[in-house]
Amino acid sequence: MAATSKHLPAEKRRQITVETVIELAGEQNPDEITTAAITRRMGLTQGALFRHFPNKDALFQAAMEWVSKQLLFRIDKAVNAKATPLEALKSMFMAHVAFISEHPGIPRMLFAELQRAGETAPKRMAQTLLHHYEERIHRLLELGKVCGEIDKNLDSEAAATLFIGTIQGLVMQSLIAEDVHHIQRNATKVYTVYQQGIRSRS
Amino acid sequence: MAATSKHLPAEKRRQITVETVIELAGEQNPDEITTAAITRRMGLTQGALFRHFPNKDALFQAAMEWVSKQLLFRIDKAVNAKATPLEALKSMFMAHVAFISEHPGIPRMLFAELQRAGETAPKRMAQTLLHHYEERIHRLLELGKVCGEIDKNLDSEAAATLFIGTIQGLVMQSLIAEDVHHIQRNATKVYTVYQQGIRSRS
DNA sequence: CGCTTAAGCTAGTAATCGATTACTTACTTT
DNA sequence: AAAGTAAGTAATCGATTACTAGCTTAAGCG
Repeated sequence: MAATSKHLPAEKRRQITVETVIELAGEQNPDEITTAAITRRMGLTQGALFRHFPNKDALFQAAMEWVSKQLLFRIDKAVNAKATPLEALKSMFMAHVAFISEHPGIPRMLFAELQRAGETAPKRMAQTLLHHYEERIHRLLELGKVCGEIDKNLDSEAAATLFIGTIQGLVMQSLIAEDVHHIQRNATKVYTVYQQGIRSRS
Repeated sequence: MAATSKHLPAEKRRQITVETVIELAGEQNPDEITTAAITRRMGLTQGALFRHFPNKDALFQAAMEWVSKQLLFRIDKAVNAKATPLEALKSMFMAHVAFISEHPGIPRMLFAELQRAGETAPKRMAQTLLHHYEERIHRLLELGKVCGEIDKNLDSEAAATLFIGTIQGLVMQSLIAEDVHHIQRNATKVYTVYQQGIRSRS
């Protein structure tokens, strides 16, 4: 919240604009974020936004791009820090939870983009992000089967769907309770149930 | 799609309007459904809508009310048809899946309402619906613990969150694949993983 | 210091949306 | 069949929105 001065260099301003969009998405429906609301939050007037983005769609695309890079970077870092697939998977889950706890607008933006009607650039970006995400889960699950941590009869695709659903379930709960911190508090408990579902029988 | 004539009695028209909203929600972002689009689908002019609903919010509230009643009715029916808690829980899941397969707009409307900013009537209705839904899951889980089908150490609240997440995961997949039938096809496989997570250890 | 120019401001436009209103059509009642 | 009512039409209004054009300011450099 450090009161950044006006007249920022273009690249810096673009970055801050993207962050502002994600910040606003945590407070309201992403579809209802207006260009006026974005610039108001930045302390600028509405027209200033179009100095840096050709249109609103390009701004949202830039936001989705930032989300993609950040999320994949952070889960990859979490995975590499762990030795076994089962540990890595949990670490990946917690990294994701930490990320969306810092930026509650992100799951909402993702879902809003996926709900879009036509074929927009940010929507495709959301689809490919989740595709890459699933690949990483799938890979870890297969690895876990090999080293005996994960049930060999497990359907990896179904388990990957449920992994994402586990996070979505937490997001739903936080929306119902209207409490952002709900996710962080209950993540471990819910993941424990998920893990029980994929583990090899003891 | 039976070409219903114009000049319907008010109650019938209200019912059809609600169904049209849910139909449109399956094709586009619920927030972007305009009063013009609704009446166009019904073969009426835009103004006609306001003969039957005081405003758009009231229409969406009526739609959420229809969803609540239908969903709770159908899952209750599914639960009562089964003998054991574990069977009942699966039956409940499959009933929910069948319901949203018939009406793909429903999970999208629910999520869209939950994402709303302020305090609207349809939003509150979505919250209470999910609250009642969770209660039913919770009850079945506790019952399952008593008769030994479900792990006694299971955190019922976490498991209820994951139950809803399981469905949300399927919905996400169908949005990524842009295929409504994806849910129906993969429901059993994903539920199998969930069930493994709550079952008592053999 | 003064020039350049990127960044921001002011003040619009056109399009869209929810809602209202005066009027018309279709059905019901007596 | 006349009278009354319910349902739909067509036009329009005010508000909001993304986007634009022209002007102003401040940062950076020689």
